Amino acid sequence: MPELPEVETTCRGIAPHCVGHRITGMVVRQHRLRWPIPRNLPQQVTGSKIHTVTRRGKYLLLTLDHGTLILHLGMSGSLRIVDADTPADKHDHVDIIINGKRCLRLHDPRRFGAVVWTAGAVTQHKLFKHLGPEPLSELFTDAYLHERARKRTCNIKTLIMNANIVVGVGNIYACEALFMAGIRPTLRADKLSRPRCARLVIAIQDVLRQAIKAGGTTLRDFTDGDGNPGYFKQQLHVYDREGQACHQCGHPVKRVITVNRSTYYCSHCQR
DNA sequence: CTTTTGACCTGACAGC
DNA sequence: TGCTGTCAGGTCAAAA
Repeated sequence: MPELPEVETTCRGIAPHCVGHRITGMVVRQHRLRWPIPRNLPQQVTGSKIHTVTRRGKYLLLTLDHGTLILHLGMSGSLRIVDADTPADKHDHVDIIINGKRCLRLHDPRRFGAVVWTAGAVTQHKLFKHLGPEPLSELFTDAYLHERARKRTCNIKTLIMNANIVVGVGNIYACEALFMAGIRPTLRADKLSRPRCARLVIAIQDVLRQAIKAGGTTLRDFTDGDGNPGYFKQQLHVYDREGQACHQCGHPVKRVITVNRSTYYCSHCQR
């Protein structure tokens, strides 16, 4: 479910309830997520203070006294702040109890999410070492994208969804950004001119910023830290709109499969 | 090295 | 009602 705007929305929602507070317990009801949660993790984190809550790509990072808790929401995950005595629902796999009275609760039906602990520097962690720049940072420029695309034969949509190139861009926002930039998703990456790279960088940044402003996109089940959906779905131009009229030209939106993912575009507006 | 494919899971929905 | 097949916001590891 969650791409960068949804993770950012979650991050902003939970941070005020976490930062500066102490973890007084952790309950793991289901250890089998993307990677098994270590049996001794609750004892590792209990008693620690939460110093910061930040986002890197689609990962959430909770820095504690002696290390960092890395959370990922996978396809169907969400995090909420609830009272500690709220009965757990189906798929409520992990609770991080805060000050004994509230808890940060991970809900994830498909279990593609993850809870990972690292005592070392996060930037050196296997999962983070090779990540590309944040798309909303000054490091993500037309020059950078053009350089990384220059020798690639994969299609441009696959390239911008590659976290080693740029983080946070998933299936929805890749489709939307390519529409906004007027670029066909199936175009070979090495065929993209420098000016078109510039358009694409701007489009990615615009769509992510607008989606963050709307609290993310709720297609099925995304909710923020307080349980509310995101409202960006109403602003989608192509994603999940197969056969419907293009908002710019009226031609029906097409759907094709690339690398096993549905890809939506307007064959008239995108070349 | 890059690119492609399979794998991991549950649930919703369409069609029979 | 209930079965089967398809699809879904991600991404890692192995194969090609």
